[in-house]
Amino acid sequence: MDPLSIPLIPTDSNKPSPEFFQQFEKKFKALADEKRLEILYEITRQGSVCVCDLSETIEMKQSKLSYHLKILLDAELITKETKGTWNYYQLNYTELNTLLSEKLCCVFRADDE
Amino acid sequence: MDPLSIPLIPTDSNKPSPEFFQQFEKKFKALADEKRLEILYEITRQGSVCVCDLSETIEMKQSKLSYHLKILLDAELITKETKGTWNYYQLNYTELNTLLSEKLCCVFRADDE
DNA sequence: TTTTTATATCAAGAAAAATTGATTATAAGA
DNA sequence: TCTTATAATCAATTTTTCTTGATATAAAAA
Repeated sequence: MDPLSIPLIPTDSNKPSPEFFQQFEKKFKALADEKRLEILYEITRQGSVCVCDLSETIEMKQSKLSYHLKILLDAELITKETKGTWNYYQLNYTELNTLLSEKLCCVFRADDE
Repeated sequence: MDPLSIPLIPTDSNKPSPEFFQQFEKKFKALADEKRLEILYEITRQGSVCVCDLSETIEMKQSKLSYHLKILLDAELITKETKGTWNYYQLNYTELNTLLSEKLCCVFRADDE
């Protein structure tokens, strides 16, 4: 869901609605953590990773990793795919590319394939 | 200062240094607040504003406004110019455009003039 | 079917960030 | 000089977020 597709409800002097700002707040909050940026970096690099892969690259215990992945997932910056016992995470290209500059390409975002 | 100019210190397997991620954490944290996004939106719209202007557009008491402006300033997303008793704030175009997508133009970022 | 592996979730405590009202500093005006 | 206006900062409190270890769930393997 494209965050910019949220209608700019004309309240006072055409200012966007509180919901408009809240949507972005949620997404930037998800990005606003060193550890989550590192996770995003790894997903950008590796393409599709499971929690077990990540816990090898990133020094972090499993429950913590799951906690941070959930925040990225809830902000719709990444997506999840379950295969048996494994959960694979990948970038949500559309969302990240709507949000982030092309200059951040290949660090925290990538072009869709 | 361009955040991407921070050297990607090759630690383990060329992964960027903790400092690299921390810089972005700080900038995204500054963006990760509904009220600060509203402030940024107003500065984007109005170009250069003083605290007194903002407290008319945004319902927020003066000390709170100063607090949030300082966070945006410390993250180098905006700049400050003092003229007499007034402090005028404006966008740091370079920084915002390095960080944010062109799709966010005219909401939270703008092209330099 | 029992065990192991992968991962999510929960509850409690710790840490960080936000809010508030008061105070301070400084410049401009009377 | 005395007063007013602009805006930063401080200390105390509240709120939010993060971390941790334990537990739950569900699939795969033995």
